[in-house]
Amino acid sequence: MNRERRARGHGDELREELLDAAESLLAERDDERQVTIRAIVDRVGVTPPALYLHFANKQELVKAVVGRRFAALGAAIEHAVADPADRGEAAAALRAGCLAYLDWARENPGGYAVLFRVRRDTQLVTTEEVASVAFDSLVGGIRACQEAGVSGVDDARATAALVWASLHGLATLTSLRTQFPWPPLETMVDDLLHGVVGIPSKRVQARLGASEEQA
Amino acid sequence: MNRERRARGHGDELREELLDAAESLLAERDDERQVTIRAIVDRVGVTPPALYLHFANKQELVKAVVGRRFAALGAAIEHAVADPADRGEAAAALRAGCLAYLDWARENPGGYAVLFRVRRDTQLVTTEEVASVAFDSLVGGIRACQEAGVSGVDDARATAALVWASLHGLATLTSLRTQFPWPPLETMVDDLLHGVVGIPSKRVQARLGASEEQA
DNA sequence: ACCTGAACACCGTTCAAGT
DNA sequence: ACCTGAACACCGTTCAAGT
Repeated sequence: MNRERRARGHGDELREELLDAAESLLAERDDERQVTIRAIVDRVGVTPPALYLHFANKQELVKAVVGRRFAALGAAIEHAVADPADRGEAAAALRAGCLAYLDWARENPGGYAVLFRVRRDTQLVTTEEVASVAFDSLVGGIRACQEAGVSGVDDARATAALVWASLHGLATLTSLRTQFPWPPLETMVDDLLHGVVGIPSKRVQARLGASEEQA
Repeated sequence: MNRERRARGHGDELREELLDAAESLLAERDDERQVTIRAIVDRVGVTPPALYLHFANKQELVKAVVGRRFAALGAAIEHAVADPADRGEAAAALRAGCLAYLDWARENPGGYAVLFRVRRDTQLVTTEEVASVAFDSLVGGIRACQEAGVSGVDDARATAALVWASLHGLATLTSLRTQFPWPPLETMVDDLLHGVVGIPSKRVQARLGASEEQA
């Protein structure tokens, strides 16, 4: 079968093209099984064996995509956190970072899922490392709250672990069970950070104010 | 090829045998892709088409297994909750239920993962229903804490949603990233229920006691 | 050096045929 | 009524061969 668009460049830009194709395919049909090697190479206009010149197997290809997405996640968090942190508002920065995490997960359901669907045993140091970037920024956000005196937590890393797990659960469950009557994400993040990290919650303060007025 | 063990009974016990085989295969190799139709029927001693007499396709088979596991999860929670609830200790019952959820997830990593790996669009009412059984018992546990006066939360359902998401995140992340230095599950559940639901935490109380002694 | 054509062993699923 | 044998269209992957 003759391909309409033959491979043009003899550089290793093919590698990037394959990653682009895999990433966009993953975004469209967010089932990992639908993202087949033949679909990827078809989109680029090349035959299956050409892919194996750049990736050892499908898993390596997926891992490269995961690496890209983690980098994008890190950038999104950094961007969201920057402004409030510059103004010295540690709690607002932490909150913004958490919401950025959830927003990003919601906008890339297939991409987010694949980040953690990687098999246990074949998990790579690479993935661990990029994951820890997002985690470290969470630890940093909590430490900043401690230093600003708005968090009464003692172990920032242990608290960050719990917050991360909760965020991860929110990210996966809300995108997976869309029928469920979820409260707004902002509310849940607010309640979580208030309860677990101990930062002041505008929502709780507003409720207390209202009940005092009633009394 | 002659099968060693030919199909014996002409009942629909074959259906149960297939479910058993699929469930045990899922427990051994906890990758859903490894649980192939041919592996399942091989274990039972039957040919692939025989499976389609009892299940429309592989997804229906997986869904039936999911239903079984959810039932087992519900039973585990009920059992863990029963004793403390009988003694009127609402907070202890809630805590026991959450820990039972996490224990069960840890003991059945493949089984737990498959519960939520079901595709968004093909998700069935059945799965939603059995899932809501576990969720309703969480709502009930929180309501009991409200009535016992050990929780200052106003909306039990909204709180339960956040707790459920957090538990789900803990269940998946701790089993997926085993290298990560997780705090003990008991500690995290304690912190979560203390912070989000507002029930008293033995750990926090102990820490406060210790710091008072130091002062 | 980079890519293709053709094949391999697998997969889920179907269908005619056997008892 | 229940199961098998053989085939279908797919999949990931490999290998010899082309330029």
